[in-house]
Amino acid sequence: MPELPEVETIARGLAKRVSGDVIESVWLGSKPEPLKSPAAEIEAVLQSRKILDVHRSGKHIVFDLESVAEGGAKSAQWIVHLGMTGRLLVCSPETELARHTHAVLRMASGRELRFIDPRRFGRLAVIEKFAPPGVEPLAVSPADFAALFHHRKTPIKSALLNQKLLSGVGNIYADEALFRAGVRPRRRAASLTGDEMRRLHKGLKQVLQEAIRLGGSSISDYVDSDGQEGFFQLKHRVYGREDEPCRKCKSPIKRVVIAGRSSHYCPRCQK
DNA sequence: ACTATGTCCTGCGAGC
DNA sequence: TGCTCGCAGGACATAG
Repeated sequence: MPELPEVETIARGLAKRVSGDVIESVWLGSKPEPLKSPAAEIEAVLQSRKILDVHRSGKHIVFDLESVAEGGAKSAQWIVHLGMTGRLLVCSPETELARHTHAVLRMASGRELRFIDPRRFGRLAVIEKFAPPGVEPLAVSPADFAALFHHRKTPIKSALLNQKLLSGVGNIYADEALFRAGVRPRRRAASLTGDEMRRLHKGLKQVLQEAIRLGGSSISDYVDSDGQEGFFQLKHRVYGREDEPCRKCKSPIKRVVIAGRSSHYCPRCQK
């Protein structure tokens, strides 16, 4: 479901609401599917930990934990990947348990932090120190950005989605960044000129930052940890706009499938 | 090493 | 109304 701007929005909301709170008890659903670490390990690590901070790394939500027990100052991190449909909800214990709730953390403040994920593509893990596989699109320099794609024969769209290269770019923002750069999604990554690479880097950063400002894109059911919808879907220039007129030139937006993913572009504005 | 494809899941809306 | 189909914001394993 969520890409970088949505995960950023969720992490910021969670940081405000649960930082400083202590995890008193942990319940994990019977289906072990959404786990990347063994259930027993997740329970052991989360139990009696204070949440120092919550932040985003790529599409991962990272909870910085500190042991509450005396002498046990060992730090750890709880990593949540929301997959397509994952949600983290802060609520009171009285709130009815939603279908597909896979984890419930009871907090010292009396509230609960719940992980809900119908499609079960999300993952939970505990680790000492999380390191994302790719570079942060908002932090990478133009030169390093271009170097990521230099020898790739795969379509630039697929390369943008490759989390080992860039962490956090998903289907919406890949399409939107390519539109801003004036580059068609099927172009071989290595075929982009220096100028196109610079435009793509700039366009990607801009679209991600604007989306974060608007709280992400709400399509179907995305909401942040407060239940608030994002508004960036109103600003989409190509994503989800098949056959609608290009906002720049009025040509109908095209939709094609690249590596199994819907890809939207303007045949006139993008070369 | 890189690339293309299929698969994991459930839910929803379109179309019949 | 009710059914089937296609599609969905992600990431992996596998095969070539």
